Amino acid sequence: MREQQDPSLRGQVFQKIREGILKGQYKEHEELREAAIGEELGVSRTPVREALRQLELEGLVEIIPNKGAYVTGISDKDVQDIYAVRSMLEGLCARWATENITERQLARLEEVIILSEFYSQKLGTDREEQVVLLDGTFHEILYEASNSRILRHVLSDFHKYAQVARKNSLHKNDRVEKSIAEHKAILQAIRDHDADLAEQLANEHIFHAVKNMNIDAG
Amino acid sequence: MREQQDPSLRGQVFQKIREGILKGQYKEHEELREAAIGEELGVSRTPVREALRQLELEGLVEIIPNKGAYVTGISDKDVQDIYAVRSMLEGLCARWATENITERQLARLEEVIILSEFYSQKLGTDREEQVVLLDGTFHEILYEASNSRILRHVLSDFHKYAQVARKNSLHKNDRVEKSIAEHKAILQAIRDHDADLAEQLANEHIFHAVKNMNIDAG
DNA sequence: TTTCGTATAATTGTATACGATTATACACGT
DNA sequence: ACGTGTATAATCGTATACAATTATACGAAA
Repeated sequence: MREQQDPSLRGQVFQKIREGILKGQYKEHEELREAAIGEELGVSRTPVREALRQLELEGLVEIIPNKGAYVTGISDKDVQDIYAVRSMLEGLCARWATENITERQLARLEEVIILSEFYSQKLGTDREEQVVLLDGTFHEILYEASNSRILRHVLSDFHKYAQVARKNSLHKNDRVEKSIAEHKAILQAIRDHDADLAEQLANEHIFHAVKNMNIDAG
Repeated sequence: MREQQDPSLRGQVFQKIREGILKGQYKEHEELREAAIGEELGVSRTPVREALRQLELEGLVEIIPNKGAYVTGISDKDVQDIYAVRSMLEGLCARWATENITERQLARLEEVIILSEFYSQKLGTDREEQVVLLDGTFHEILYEASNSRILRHVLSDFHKYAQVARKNSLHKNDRVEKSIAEHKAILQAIRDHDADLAEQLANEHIFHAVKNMNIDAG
């Protein structure tokens, strides 16, 4: 999340390698040599090392001491698991958000929904990209509203993981419209201070997302 | 988890700083200067830098680019939140473990329980330490048995966090005995292939732990 | 006195150099 | 031919050197 705007070389290298893994450029079990990557990106080994170690903590890379760094790869089962866990946590997040959300955050959520509807009706190449971005924003606001540093931390982590899955099976059919409708329902439940409903809806929201993926995959 | 046996300087420094934060040696918002720490531990800045960046990913340190590394600290609310999230995930873990556990893992769980009972009846300074260690082992086996790399990853992360809380309010009253009894109940539910019950028990197990903490704190 | 700007110092970011560890190749003996 | 041991090369781990950035001190002007 923060790395997006990290101007340091380490941050840039981190992004590059990450992208490379997610896009399949670096394949599973492939060895990532510090010197080679550094040379390719025109930087020294130092920022590469630091980037690799951060990627390890994110689970995208496995580092064997004194041996090397290897691409971990994410299986279909991993993706399923990610969504199962996220489903629970997003539910909990919605519950806490219901109890702690501010007027300002409510307004921002509404804004995001309105913008989502606008972009979803537009055509063009940036349509999907915009909607995905707004989807991310919607959830980020909820994370913030939960008022829990911890929950926000772990959900942001998963959000990163989830990007992998998104790249693959993204917004087919009328999933976009349905997703927005679900966002609206969640927002309404939060407005009504109905924590139970908000939790359930957020739960199902993620569940539907993964279900949609299954259809694509199968 | 792995860092425990990482013989590299980076791993050692990581441990040292981590311990320093958890024990309150480094206080909240305190600046962690690379050179100072390196000098204190008799190493250069390089491993210190890498350790600090790993600690950032764990949430114990905040790094502001070109400024410095600062101790994040964990509030009482954070601890509460950690246990709330862990409670859910341990429940999910127990459910999946019920579906995937092997005979070997079942046997190991039983071993751990027997050993726990043995040490809990002993007196001495290492009593608590041993029991805590075995508690960790019990849960680690469950994480493994869940057969989910993802769940294991996130739960291990939280386990690290949870250590903070343990240092403070640990095993008062008869919590040790009750905890072991709960472990036994979870194991039995898994043996019976009763995923619902296993999930519920694991859930409550964490809930009881945090409840016990509250009593201590209040 | 306050405020601003500049010079200086301190600290982080990156590059490079060197030592330690591991992988590879090849010769040797069986 | 096969396995083993040693020498060589490749790679990682750490230390050090230098550049970039940020903090601090101090003085001049309002």
